[in-house]
Amino acid sequence: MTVSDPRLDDLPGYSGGRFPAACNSRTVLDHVTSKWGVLVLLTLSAGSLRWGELRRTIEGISEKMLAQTLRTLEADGFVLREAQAVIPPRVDYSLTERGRELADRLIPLMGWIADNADEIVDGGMRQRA
Amino acid sequence: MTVSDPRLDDLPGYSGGRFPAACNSRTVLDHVTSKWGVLVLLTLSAGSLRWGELRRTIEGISEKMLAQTLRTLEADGFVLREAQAVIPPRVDYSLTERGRELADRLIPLMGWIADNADEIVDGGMRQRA
DNA sequence: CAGTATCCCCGAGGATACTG
DNA sequence: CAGTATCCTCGGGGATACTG
Repeated sequence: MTVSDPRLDDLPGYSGGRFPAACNSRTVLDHVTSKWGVLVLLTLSAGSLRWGELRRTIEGISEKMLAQTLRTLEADGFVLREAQAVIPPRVDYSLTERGRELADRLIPLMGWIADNADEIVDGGMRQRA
Repeated sequence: MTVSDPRLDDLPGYSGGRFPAACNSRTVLDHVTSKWGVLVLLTLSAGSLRWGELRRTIEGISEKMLAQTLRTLEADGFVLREAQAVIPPRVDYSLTERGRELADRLIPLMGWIADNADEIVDGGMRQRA
């Protein structure tokens, strides 16, 4: 038995009376909201950046996770990787058109979070104290 | 040394030439983009729901993770928990005003993902084949 | 019905070393 | 510079049993 509240039916990703466990929406959502996905996409929304720039800009990310996140986002068609055959190597990362569309939805979200984060976290602190 | 690209300075959450590892924005972002955070918030955006309804609607979530996610979101002030002293117990969960503001940014994101997920995932399949 | 309490595992993710 | 390769840890998260 599933919830039959008609209001739910309007939700994106909602289908067949629930949020299905195995579906493409959930897969993409997991990629985007992976530990570093949002930050990488957000950073690239400012324009093309090199590997080392990304690494330094996103504080705390390891080389392994940067590589892994970039590969996933590239496979999903969000990120474009452009390697130049020079020495020392130079690789530039940027958003594809699809990536930009996604980032357009991420920026308002992150903007709101950045605006409200202090009150949210401090409020929790005050409650616990 | 940090990236000095002036375009980055406009990004929400960006500060002091980077996305700082320890900051309130990152904490809240992690809560929201936790494995089940987005789905719980999205589900509640349709209106007040009971524990069991949430559990059935969000397919695949365990009792432990539902409880944990709800507690975190409640502590952040996104979710309101209303318990009625009846037998059998009845507890309703809904979004606070703050939670609704957040959900307003989540819905366009999830909407875009739901609209494009098939192409994104199938495109990756085709590439790999 | 709405949760807690407990146990346990696996894999996300970090640290380090190495390479073209 | 831009990665890979390898090893290892830790805690996210699931399964199950139990309770007011």
